[in-house]
Amino acid sequence: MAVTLKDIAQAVGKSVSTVSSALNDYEDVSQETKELVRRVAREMGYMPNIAAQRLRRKRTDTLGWILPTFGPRFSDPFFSELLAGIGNESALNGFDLLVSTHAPGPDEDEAYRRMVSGRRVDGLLVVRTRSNDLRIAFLAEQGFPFVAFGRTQQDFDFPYVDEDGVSGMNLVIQHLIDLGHRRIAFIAAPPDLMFATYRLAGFRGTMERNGLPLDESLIVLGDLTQHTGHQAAGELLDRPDRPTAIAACNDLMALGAMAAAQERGLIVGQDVAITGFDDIPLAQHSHPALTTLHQPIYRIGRMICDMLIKCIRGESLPERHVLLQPSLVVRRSSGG
Amino acid sequence: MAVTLKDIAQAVGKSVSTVSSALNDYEDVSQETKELVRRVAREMGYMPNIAAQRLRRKRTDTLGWILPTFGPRFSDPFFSELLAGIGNESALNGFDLLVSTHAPGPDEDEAYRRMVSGRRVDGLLVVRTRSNDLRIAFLAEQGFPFVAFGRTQQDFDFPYVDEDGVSGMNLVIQHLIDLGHRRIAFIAAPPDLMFATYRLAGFRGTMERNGLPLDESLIVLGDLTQHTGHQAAGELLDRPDRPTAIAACNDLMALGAMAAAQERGLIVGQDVAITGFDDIPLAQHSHPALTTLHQPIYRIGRMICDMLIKCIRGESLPERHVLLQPSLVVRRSSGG
DNA sequence: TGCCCAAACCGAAACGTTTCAAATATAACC
DNA sequence: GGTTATATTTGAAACGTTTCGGTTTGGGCA
Repeated sequence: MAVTLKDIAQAVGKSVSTVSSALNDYEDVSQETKELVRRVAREMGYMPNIAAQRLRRKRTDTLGWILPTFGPRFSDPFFSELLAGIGNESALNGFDLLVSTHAPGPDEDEAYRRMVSGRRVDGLLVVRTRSNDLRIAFLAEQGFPFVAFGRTQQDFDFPYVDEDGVSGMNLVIQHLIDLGHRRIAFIAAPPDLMFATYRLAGFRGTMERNGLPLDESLIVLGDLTQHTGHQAAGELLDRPDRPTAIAACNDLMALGAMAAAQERGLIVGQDVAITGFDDIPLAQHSHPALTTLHQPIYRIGRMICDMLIKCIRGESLPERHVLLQPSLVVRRSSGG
Repeated sequence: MAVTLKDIAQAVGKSVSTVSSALNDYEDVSQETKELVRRVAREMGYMPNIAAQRLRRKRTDTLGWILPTFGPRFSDPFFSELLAGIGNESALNGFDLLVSTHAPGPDEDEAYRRMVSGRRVDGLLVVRTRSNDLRIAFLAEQGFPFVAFGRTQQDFDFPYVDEDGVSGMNLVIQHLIDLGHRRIAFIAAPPDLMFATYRLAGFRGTMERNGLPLDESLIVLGDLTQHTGHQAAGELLDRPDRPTAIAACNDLMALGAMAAAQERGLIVGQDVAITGFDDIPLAQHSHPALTTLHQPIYRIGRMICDMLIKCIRGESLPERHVLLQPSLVVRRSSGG
């Protein structure tokens, strides 16, 4: 049987409440009692029963994260790095992390409801926001603490961290234009995803600002996986009037696009320029290495986690809305 | 305030215990009462307080998984796919998943102790087992339910799923030999990792069985990331007597190795053959596509999760030890 | 009418904490 | 020695369930 406060109380000959107070370092317990209690607790291998603590304290010291998984072969290095950041930061603050997986869709809010109403967690992390995001609407209406990675178009004020996709895409498209490219294709992502919208807007804006014609047929849609990047780039490159550069909405699709180009005997960075967005570790070690926009993924994980914990604790946030500027990392794939 | 059993009891004019029994579908509650209670509960938006349930029931309906993270830029597509499998299977069974991150090392058992002694979870998942694995020793000694992905050299009997690394590596090395390769290099992984040991043993065994000399200097050590795969392959390929084929212990290192070869102007699959192990989605879409050994990662996630839940429920396992046979996927990188 | 039985329901204890008002011990002062 | 103030300690309630022994209700039967 596990050792409880009662057992310790018996062992030291004090009451349960004194033992509890001693372990929680309350003021009104004498120093020697505290030391005695703590020593005995350690010796007996005491570990508080967290279910009881949670029931009494009315908080769980647990954060929730529902991963949007697309299909069974969900394999995105972006998320594992984010998870590392979130996991480490929450552990540092003594919070547990409850992870759940759910495909985006109509019954998604059920997973959120379960977390919120069952009081499983004190706050939630929301990632990959959508323009009209039901999850955010739900949480905001409930007044439940949450922090998002990404913005939305809805009229809710909530704390978030986001990267500036518009100016990020500006940087890389301008880079391509400066290298002399005129026919630049874009592998877009589902437009309900907020970051996809921003990145596409960045692409359009930069083309326009440079007075370049925008051939809509050069904008093709992918789903963020290498697979569709591969397909999309294949279609683009098989056209008689093929583009000289392809900017992908994320690194994974860019890597797929590179493979498609290479299968066609094209030398990436020479015959065709290809760029990504995110700077996942793979980008650095592909061949040729991928020109992309760097985001501090691990640090973002820690940031949103830290912000959420501050919210839960009722502390004020120094910055409620953080917009990070991605930095351009020029590597060989753009021929720069 | 959240609605409790008491509120429902008041609303339907019955006692708390009757309401509880009704919601748990006990025998001695009349059908009409059950229906009434359930309807009212739904209408009032009742959600059980899980902290109270856990305290009373003495179980958490939660599984724990401590991810071994190596450094902040932890980014392994293998794990995100495993997570998808584990997450989906546990959700299907009504279990929560508590994820924690911890670098492998001496204070790792503290994370396990926290989960176990704090009664945070009913069972644990252990992945990436080591030959002398303190985590497994700890859990086995505590008699705490757990299922491992991977075996160990210790003398404990515990349920596990593993892939047969020896015969997997046999397949791919034999494949290379059949293609005429004689000087085959191997990018190994830290030998304390069980799967690394098996895969290396598979390499050695196949070379020996084919009567090929084993040049120990052709076995170099990596840490499973593309980065070290890249480095290791670089060293190998810069030797005057460079190998004609490189087998990597995992896909990520193989991808790094491919980049190293390509940087040196070598055509992978022609000038040098390169193979991996795991068949992560990236393997299919690299250029050239990577010859590797397929493992059903998602399914493995579901399997270990399902086994763990059975253990917790006290059900017997149809198979306590599962050894999966990886299948060879020949693609272009081996020139096959 | 009286008795028995099953079905349906209920009260109270228990799970292991935390918290707060109240009680006790200790010290300080006149 | 009595009074007051302060430092410790304590008992009991509370958190929201589940569970179990016990009570009520009403019907069937002699």
